[in-house]
Amino acid sequence: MMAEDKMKLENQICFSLYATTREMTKLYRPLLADLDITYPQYLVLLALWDSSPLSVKELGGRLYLDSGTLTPMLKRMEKVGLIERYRSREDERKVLIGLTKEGRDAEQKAACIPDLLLENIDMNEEQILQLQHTLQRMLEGAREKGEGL
Amino acid sequence: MMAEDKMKLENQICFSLYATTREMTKLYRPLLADLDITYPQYLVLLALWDSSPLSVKELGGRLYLDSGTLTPMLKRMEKVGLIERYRSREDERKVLIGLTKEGRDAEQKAACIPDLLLENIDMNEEQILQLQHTLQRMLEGAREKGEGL
DNA sequence: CGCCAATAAATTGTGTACTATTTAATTGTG
DNA sequence: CACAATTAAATAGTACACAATTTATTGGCG
Repeated sequence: MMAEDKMKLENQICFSLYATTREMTKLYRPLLADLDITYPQYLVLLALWDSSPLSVKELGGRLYLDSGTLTPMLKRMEKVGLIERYRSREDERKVLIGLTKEGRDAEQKAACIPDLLLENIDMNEEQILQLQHTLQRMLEGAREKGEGL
Repeated sequence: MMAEDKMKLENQICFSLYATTREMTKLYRPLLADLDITYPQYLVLLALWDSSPLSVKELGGRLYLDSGTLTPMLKRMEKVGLIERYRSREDERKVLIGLTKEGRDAEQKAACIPDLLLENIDMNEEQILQLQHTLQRMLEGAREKGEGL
Protein backbone atom coordinates (compact mmCIF):
# COMPACT_ATOMS: atom_id res chain seq x y z
CA MET A 1 0.00 0.00 0.00
CA MET A 2 1.32 3.47 -0.79
CA ALA A 3 2.36 5.69 2.06
CA GLU A 4 -0.30 8.35 1.64
CA ASP A 5 -3.02 5.71 1.51
CA LYS A 6 -2.21 4.72 5.05
CA MET A 7 -3.71 7.99 6.19
CA LYS A 8 -6.99 7.42 4.36
CA LEU A 9 -9.96 6.86 6.60
CA GLU A 10 -11.27 3.99 4.53
CA ASN A 11 -8.00 2.08 4.81
CA GLN A 12 -7.92 2.14 8.58
CA ILE A 13 -8.70 -1.32 9.88
CA CYS A 14 -9.68 0.12 13.24
CA PHE A 15 -12.11 2.52 11.65
CA SER A 16 -13.81 -0.43 9.97
CA LEU A 17 -14.01 -2.12 13.35
CA TYR A 18 -15.33 1.02 15.00
CA ALA A 19 -17.99 1.75 12.36
CA THR A 20 -19.10 -1.87 11.96
CA THR A 21 -19.46 -2.36 15.71
CA ARG A 22 -21.73 0.65 16.00
CA GLU A 23 -23.84 -0.31 13.01
CA MET A 24 -24.23 -3.88 14.26
CA THR A 25 -25.19 -2.58 17.69
CA LYS A 26 -27.95 -0.58 16.03
CA LEU A 27 -29.34 -3.81 14.56
CA TYR A 28 -29.71 -5.18 18.08
CA ARG A 29 -31.75 -2.21 19.27
CA PRO A 30 -35.15 -3.30 17.89
CA LEU A 31 -34.49 -6.87 19.03
CA LEU A 32 -33.73 -5.69 22.57
CA ALA A 33 -36.57 -3.16 22.74
CA ASP A 34 -38.90 -5.94 23.90
CA LEU A 35 -36.72 -6.57 26.93
CA ASP A 36 -36.15 -2.85 27.38
CA ILE A 37 -32.37 -3.21 27.65
CA THR A 38 -29.35 -1.83 25.83
CA TYR A 39 -26.72 -3.88 24.05
CA PRO A 40 -24.16 -3.68 26.87
CA GLN A 41 -26.89 -4.73 29.30
CA TYR A 42 -27.69 -7.67 27.03
CA LEU A 43 -24.03 -8.71 27.26
CA VAL A 44 -24.25 -8.59 31.06
CA LEU A 45 -27.29 -10.86 30.94
CA LEU A 46 -25.56 -13.28 28.55
CA ALA A 47 -22.69 -13.57 31.02
CA LEU A 48 -25.07 -14.11 33.95
CA TRP A 49 -27.25 -16.62 32.11
CA ASP A 50 -24.10 -18.62 31.58
CA SER A 51 -22.99 -18.36 35.18
CA SER A 52 -24.30 -16.48 38.20
CA PRO A 53 -23.77 -14.94 40.55
CA LEU A 54 -20.60 -13.19 39.38
CA SER A 55 -18.68 -10.50 41.18
CA VAL A 56 -18.33 -7.13 39.48
CA LYS A 57 -14.69 -8.04 38.95
CA GLU A 58 -15.48 -11.36 37.27
CA LEU A 59 -18.15 -9.75 35.12
CA GLY A 60 -15.67 -7.09 34.12
CA GLY A 61 -13.16 -9.76 33.22
CA ARG A 62 -15.61 -11.40 30.86
CA LEU A 63 -16.84 -8.16 29.24
CA TYR A 64 -13.52 -6.27 29.35
CA LEU A 65 -15.14 -3.50 31.39
CA ASP A 66 -14.18 -1.98 34.72
CA SER A 67 -16.23 -0.92 37.73
CA GLY A 68 -16.38 2.64 36.47
CA THR A 69 -18.58 1.44 33.64
CA LEU A 70 -20.27 -1.50 35.32
CA THR A 71 -21.32 0.01 38.65
CA PRO A 72 -23.75 2.57 37.22
CA MET A 73 -25.01 0.14 34.57
CA LEU A 74 -25.65 -2.58 37.15
CA LYS A 75 -27.47 -0.11 39.38
CA ARG A 76 -29.78 0.71 36.49
CA MET A 77 -30.41 -2.98 35.85
CA GLU A 78 -31.09 -3.50 39.53
CA LYS A 79 -33.59 -0.66 39.56
CA VAL A 80 -35.65 -2.23 36.76
CA GLY A 81 -35.54 -5.59 38.53
CA LEU A 82 -33.38 -7.70 36.21
CA ILE A 83 -30.54 -8.36 38.65
CA GLU A 84 -29.71 -8.10 42.33
CA ARG A 85 -26.54 -6.78 43.94
CA TYR A 86 -25.27 -7.94 47.32
CA ARG A 87 -22.00 -8.15 49.19
CA SER A 88 -20.28 -11.51 49.36
CA ARG A 89 -20.31 -13.11 52.83
CA GLU A 90 -16.82 -14.58 52.48
CA ASP A 91 -15.26 -11.39 51.17
CA GLU A 92 -17.08 -8.20 51.96
CA ARG A 93 -15.13 -6.32 49.32
CA LYS A 94 -16.91 -8.23 46.56
CA VAL A 95 -20.31 -7.25 45.23
CA LEU A 96 -22.05 -10.24 43.71
CA ILE A 97 -24.45 -9.85 40.81
CA GLY A 98 -27.26 -12.37 40.65
CA LEU A 99 -30.32 -12.78 38.45
CA THR A 100 -33.81 -12.08 39.71
CA LYS A 101 -36.73 -14.21 38.51
CA GLU A 102 -37.39 -11.54 35.91
CA GLY A 103 -33.76 -11.68 34.82
CA ARG A 104 -33.88 -15.46 34.51
CA ASP A 105 -37.18 -15.36 32.62
CA ALA A 106 -35.72 -12.93 30.13
CA GLU A 107 -33.47 -15.70 28.81
CA GLN A 108 -36.39 -17.40 27.08
CA LYS A 109 -37.53 -14.15 25.55
CA ALA A 110 -34.01 -13.54 24.28
CA ALA A 111 -33.47 -17.04 22.90
CA CYS A 112 -34.43 -15.97 19.38
CA ILE A 113 -32.13 -12.95 19.25
CA PRO A 114 -28.95 -14.65 17.98
CA ASP A 115 -30.86 -16.19 15.05
CA LEU A 116 -32.76 -12.99 14.28
CA LEU A 117 -29.51 -11.09 14.19
CA LEU A 118 -27.80 -13.60 11.93
CA GLU A 119 -30.63 -13.12 9.45
CA ASN A 120 -29.42 -9.56 9.08
CA ILE A 121 -25.90 -10.66 8.18
CA ASP A 122 -25.28 -11.79 4.65
CA MET A 123 -22.53 -14.22 5.59
CA ASN A 124 -22.39 -17.98 5.84
CA GLU A 125 -21.38 -19.84 8.97
CA GLU A 126 -17.86 -20.47 7.72
CA GLN A 127 -17.26 -16.77 7.05
CA ILE A 128 -18.58 -15.86 10.47
CA LEU A 129 -16.39 -18.41 12.23
CA GLN A 130 -13.39 -17.16 10.29
CA LEU A 131 -14.14 -13.56 11.27
CA GLN A 132 -14.70 -14.59 14.88
CA HIS A 133 -11.34 -16.33 14.91
CA THR A 134 -9.50 -13.37 13.42
CA LEU A 135 -11.10 -10.94 15.87
CA GLN A 136 -10.28 -13.11 18.85
CA ARG A 137 -6.67 -13.31 17.80
CA MET A 138 -6.60 -9.55 17.40
CA LEU A 139 -8.27 -9.05 20.78
CA GLU A 140 -5.75 -11.23 22.58
CA GLY A 141 -2.88 -9.50 20.81
CA ALA A 142 -4.21 -6.08 21.75
CA ARG A 143 -4.62 -7.08 25.37
CA GLU A 144 -1.03 -8.30 25.54
CA LYS A 145 0.36 -5.15 23.95
CA GLY A 146 -1.82 -2.93 26.06
CA GLU A 147 -1.01 -4.55 29.36
CA GLY A 148 1.46 -2.08 30.77
CA LEU A 149 -0.52 1.07 30.07
CA MET B 1 -23.42 -25.00 16.45
CA MET B 2 -25.68 -26.25 19.21
CA ALA B 3 -28.61 -24.11 20.21
CA GLU B 4 -27.47 -23.33 23.73
CA ASP B 5 -24.06 -22.27 22.45
CA LYS B 6 -25.67 -19.44 20.55
CA MET B 7 -26.33 -17.75 23.86
CA LYS B 8 -22.72 -17.97 25.00
CA LEU B 9 -20.94 -14.64 25.22
CA GLU B 10 -17.81 -15.95 23.56
CA ASN B 11 -19.73 -17.13 20.49
CA GLN B 12 -21.31 -13.75 19.79
CA ILE B 13 -19.67 -12.26 16.73
CA CYS B 14 -20.84 -8.81 17.76
CA PHE B 15 -19.30 -9.16 21.19
CA SER B 16 -15.96 -9.96 19.53
CA LEU B 17 -16.37 -6.83 17.43
CA TYR B 18 -17.34 -4.75 20.44
CA ALA B 19 -14.49 -5.96 22.65
CA THR B 20 -11.84 -5.86 19.92
CA THR B 21 -12.80 -2.35 18.88
CA ARG B 22 -12.41 -1.08 22.42
CA GLU B 23 -9.09 -2.84 22.98
CA MET B 24 -7.70 -1.56 19.70
CA THR B 25 -8.84 1.96 20.57
CA LYS B 26 -6.84 1.67 23.76
CA LEU B 27 -3.72 0.95 21.69
CA TYR B 28 -4.20 4.29 19.95
CA ARG B 29 -4.32 6.25 23.19
CA PRO B 30 -0.55 6.48 23.83
CA LEU B 31 0.03 7.24 20.13
CA LEU B 32 -2.51 10.08 20.22
CA ALA B 33 -1.38 11.46 23.59
CA ASP B 34 1.24 13.55 21.79
CA LEU B 35 -1.44 15.29 19.78
CA ASP B 36 -3.70 15.44 22.80
CA ILE B 37 -6.70 14.03 20.94
CA THR B 38 -9.03 11.07 21.34
CA TYR B 39 -9.54 8.32 18.79
CA PRO B 40 -12.83 9.74 17.41
CA GLN B 41 -11.12 13.12 17.10
CA TYR B 42 -8.29 11.44 15.18
CA LEU B 43 -10.88 10.05 12.77
CA VAL B 44 -12.25 13.56 12.24
CA LEU B 45 -8.75 14.78 11.42
CA LEU B 46 -8.14 11.88 9.02
CA ALA B 47 -11.31 12.85 7.16
CA LEU B 48 -10.30 16.51 7.04
CA TRP B 49 -6.70 15.81 6.01
CA ASP B 50 -8.17 13.96 3.07
CA SER B 51 -10.60 16.72 2.18
CA SER B 52 -11.57 19.99 3.80
CA PRO B 53 -13.59 21.88 4.52
CA LEU B 54 -16.44 19.44 5.07
CA SER B 55 -19.89 20.22 6.39
CA VAL B 56 -20.98 18.54 9.60
CA LYS B 57 -23.30 16.46 7.45
CA GLU B 58 -20.54 15.29 5.09
CA LEU B 59 -18.26 14.53 8.01
CA GLY B 60 -21.04 12.55 9.61
CA GLY B 61 -21.54 10.64 6.39
CA ARG B 62 -17.91 9.58 6.34
CA LEU B 63 -17.72 8.68 10.04
CA TYR B 64 -21.26 7.34 10.41
CA LEU B 65 -21.98 9.87 13.14
CA ASP B 66 -24.72 12.47 13.44
CA SER B 67 -24.72 16.05 14.66
CA GLY B 68 -25.70 14.97 18.14
CA THR B 69 -22.28 13.39 18.50
CA LEU B 70 -20.27 15.63 16.22
CA THR B 71 -21.37 19.09 17.35
CA PRO B 72 -19.99 18.86 20.89
CA MET B 73 -16.87 17.02 19.73
CA LEU B 74 -16.15 19.63 17.04
CA LYS B 75 -16.64 22.42 19.55
CA ARG B 76 -14.01 20.83 21.76
CA MET B 77 -11.63 20.53 18.82
CA GLU B 78 -12.27 24.15 17.91
CA LYS B 79 -11.54 25.25 21.45
CA VAL B 80 -8.08 23.64 21.40
CA GLY B 81 -7.40 25.19 18.01
CA LEU B 82 -7.28 22.17 15.68
CA ILE B 83 -10.24 23.13 13.50
CA GLU B 84 -12.47 26.08 12.72
CA ARG B 85 -16.26 26.13 12.34
CA TYR B 86 -18.11 28.62 10.14
CA ARG B 87 -21.39 28.86 8.30
CA SER B 88 -21.38 28.26 4.56
CA ARG B 89 -22.04 31.38 2.48
CA GLU B 90 -24.07 29.55 -0.18
CA ASP B 91 -26.22 27.67 2.32
CA GLU B 92 -26.44 29.17 5.75
CA ARG B 93 -27.78 25.94 7.20
CA LYS B 94 -24.43 24.25 6.71
CA VAL B 95 -21.59 24.56 9.18
CA LEU B 96 -18.27 23.96 7.48
CA ILE B 97 -15.36 22.40 9.32
CA GLY B 98 -11.91 23.48 8.21
CA LEU B 99 -8.41 22.85 9.48
CA THR B 100 -6.38 25.51 11.25
CA LYS B 101 -2.63 25.71 10.71
CA GLU B 102 -2.23 23.65 13.86
CA GLY B 103 -4.68 21.08 12.52
CA ARG B 104 -2.80 20.86 9.21
CA ASP B 105 0.56 20.61 10.97
CA ALA B 106 -0.70 17.74 13.05
CA GLU B 107 -0.79 15.56 9.93
CA GLN B 108 3.00 15.28 9.88
CA LYS B 109 3.09 14.41 13.55
CA ALA B 110 0.48 11.72 12.94
CA ALA B 111 2.11 10.26 9.86
CA CYS B 112 3.81 7.50 11.85
CA ILE B 113 0.67 6.38 13.69
CA PRO B 114 -0.65 3.84 11.15
CA ASP B 115 2.71 2.05 11.08
CA LEU B 116 3.15 2.18 14.84
CA LEU B 117 -0.26 0.69 15.28
CA LEU B 118 0.33 -2.08 12.78
CA GLU B 119 3.38 -3.08 14.80
CA ASN B 120 1.00 -3.94 17.60
CA ILE B 121 -1.01 -6.28 15.41
CA ASP B 122 0.38 -9.73 14.84
CA MET B 123 -1.15 -10.11 11.39
CA ASN B 124 0.29 -9.94 7.90
CA GLU B 125 -0.97 -7.58 5.22
CA GLU B 126 -3.03 -10.23 3.53
CA GLN B 127 -4.88 -11.10 6.73
CA ILE B 128 -5.56 -7.45 7.43
CA LEU B 129 -6.90 -6.83 3.93
CA GLN B 130 -9.11 -9.88 4.24
CA LEU B 131 -10.47 -8.67 7.58
CA GLN B 132 -10.98 -5.18 6.20
CA HIS B 133 -12.95 -6.62 3.29
CA THR B 134 -15.15 -8.75 5.52
CA LEU B 135 -15.89 -5.85 7.85
CA GLN B 136 -16.77 -3.53 5.00
CA ARG B 137 -19.21 -6.05 3.60
CA MET B 138 -20.74 -6.44 7.07
CA LEU B 139 -20.92 -2.67 7.51
CA GLU B 140 -22.71 -2.15 4.22
CA GLY B 141 -25.11 -4.99 4.99
CA ALA B 142 -25.89 -3.57 8.42
CA ARG B 143 -26.55 -0.14 6.99
CA GLU B 144 -28.99 -1.53 4.45
CA LYS B 145 -30.86 -3.57 7.02
CA GLY B 146 -30.88 -0.75 9.51
CA GLU B 147 -32.11 1.91 7.12
CA GLY B 148 -35.70 2.14 8.14
CA LEU B 149 -35.16 2.38 11.90
C1' DC C 1 -1.55 -8.65 67.63
C1' DG C 2 -0.77 -4.49 64.71
C1' DC C 3 0.28 -2.53 60.58
C1' DC C 4 0.69 -2.30 55.62
C1' DA C 5 0.46 -3.60 50.87
C1' DA C 6 -2.92 -5.43 47.89
C1' DT C 7 -7.54 -5.92 46.26
C1' DA C 8 -12.61 -4.72 45.10
C1' DA C 9 -16.02 -1.26 44.28
C1' DA C 10 -17.51 3.11 44.10
C1' DT C 11 -16.88 7.77 42.79
C1' DT C 12 -15.46 11.77 39.94
C1' DG C 13 -14.75 13.97 35.74
C1' DT C 14 -14.40 13.98 30.71
C1' DG C 15 -15.74 12.38 26.27
C1' DT C 16 -18.34 9.92 23.17
C1' DA C 17 -22.96 7.80 21.07
C1' DC C 18 -27.65 8.01 20.06
C1' DT C 19 -32.79 9.31 20.20
C1' DA C 20 -35.88 12.88 19.97
C1' DT C 21 -36.88 17.50 19.64
C1' DT C 22 -36.13 22.31 18.26
C1' DT C 23 -34.56 26.12 15.40
C1' DA C 24 -33.28 28.16 11.23
C1' DA C 25 -32.60 28.21 6.31
C1' DT C 26 -33.92 26.53 1.81
C1' DT C 27 -36.69 24.33 -1.72
C1' DG C 28 -40.61 23.06 -4.24
C1' DT C 29 -45.25 23.87 -5.56
C1' DG C 30 -49.47 26.08 -6.42
C1' DC D 1 -45.06 35.23 -4.22
C1' DA D 2 -46.71 32.52 -0.22
C1' DC D 3 -46.07 28.65 2.42
C1' DA D 4 -45.72 23.95 3.61
C1' DA D 5 -42.27 20.30 3.40
C1' DT D 6 -37.49 19.38 3.68
C1' DT D 7 -32.91 19.83 5.25
C1' DA D 8 -28.85 21.04 8.49
C1' DA D 9 -27.30 21.84 13.07
C1' DA D 10 -27.91 22.41 17.61
C1' DT D 11 -29.89 20.98 21.88
C1' DA D 12 -31.63 17.96 25.64
C1' DG D 13 -31.55 13.77 27.94
C1' DT D 14 -29.92 9.00 28.74
C1' DA D 15 -26.35 5.59 28.70
C1' DC D 16 -21.96 3.88 28.06
C1' DA D 17 -16.50 4.01 28.44
C1' DC D 18 -12.45 5.00 30.78
C1' DA D 19 -8.69 7.27 33.63
C1' DA D 20 -7.81 8.61 38.20
C1' DT D 21 -8.91 8.80 42.88
C1' DT D 22 -11.16 7.28 47.16
C1' DT D 23 -13.03 4.02 50.54
C1' DA D 24 -13.43 -0.32 52.61
C1' DT D 25 -11.83 -4.93 53.36
C1' DT D 26 -8.53 -8.55 53.43
C1' DG D 27 -4.21 -11.10 53.71
C1' DG D 28 0.24 -11.27 54.94
C1' DC D 29 4.27 -10.55 57.99
C1' DG D 30 7.13 -9.03 61.57
